[in-house]
Amino acid sequence: MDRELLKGSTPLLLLSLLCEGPMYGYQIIETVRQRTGGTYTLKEGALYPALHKLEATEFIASYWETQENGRERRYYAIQPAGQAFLTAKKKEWNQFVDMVQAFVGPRV
Amino acid sequence: MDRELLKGSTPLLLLSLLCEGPMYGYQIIETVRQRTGGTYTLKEGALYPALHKLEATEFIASYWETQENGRERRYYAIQPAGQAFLTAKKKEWNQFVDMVQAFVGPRV
DNA sequence: TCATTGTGCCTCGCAAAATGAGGCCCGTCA
DNA sequence: TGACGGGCCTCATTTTGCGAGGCACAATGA
Repeated sequence: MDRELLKGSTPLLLLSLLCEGPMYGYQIIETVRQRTGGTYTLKEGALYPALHKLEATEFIASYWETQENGRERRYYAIQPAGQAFLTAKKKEWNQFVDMVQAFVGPRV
Repeated sequence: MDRELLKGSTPLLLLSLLCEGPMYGYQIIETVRQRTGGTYTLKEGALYPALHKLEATEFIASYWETQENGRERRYYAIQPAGQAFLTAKKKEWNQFVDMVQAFVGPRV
C-alpha cells in the first residue's frame, strides 16, 4: 500500500475503530493488520503520536488497566467531541473520494 | 478540504487528467478548480514540484508551445510508462478506498 | 499613459505526517 | 538463562502540501 495515500487517514481510522469500543495500542495494530489481511500494517511510529494528538485535543481519553498477570495496558476511548469530529471527518472523506473519483473515473 | 487527505493523491490526479490530453500548468489548476466547483484548488507549490517529479521519472514529458500572441506555455503529456503507472495507481487507490471504507463503514 | 488585472512559469521555508529504527520493561516458556 | 512476544514509547529523516513570494508579459481600462 502506498504510504503517501495513507497520510491524513489515520485519525479517521482510529476514531472509527474506537467507535466500536476502547482499545489499546497493540490491539489496534493487530486489528488493522488482521482486518486488512496484512495489506496495511499500522506502524507504531504513526500510531502513538496520532493517539497522543487525539488525546491532547480531547477527542479520545486514555486510562491504564492492569491485567491479571500484573502487566498494564493503556486503553483509549472515544469522547463526545471525538464522535462529532468523526462525523465531520467522514463527510470530508466522502467528499474527497468523490473528488478523486471524478478525475480517475469510475471504478472498474 | 483537509490538506492531509490530499497528500499522495496528486500524482494520481495529474496522470488521470493528462490521460485526456496534454495540458499546461495553469490550465490544470483551472480545470481542477472548475470541475470541483472550487472545492479543491490545486496550489502551485504542490503542482509544479509534482509535475517536475513526474517528468524526472519519465511518466510525463513536457514541451514549450508558443501562442499567437508570442507567449509561451509548457505543456505536459503522459508517456507510456506513465500510463502503466497510472493503471497501478488506480488499483492502489481502489484498494485504499476499500480499506478505509471497511473501517469507517459504508457511505451514508 | 500608466496602473491594474490576468496569464503563466517557478522557488523557498515551513509544517504535518509516516517511516524505520531504536529503546525500555516484563511475563512466559523451553 | 535466554529467546520470544506483548506492550509502551521516542527520534531523525523523508515526503508532501501550503503560503508566500518572485519574475515576466499581454490586455484592459481609467
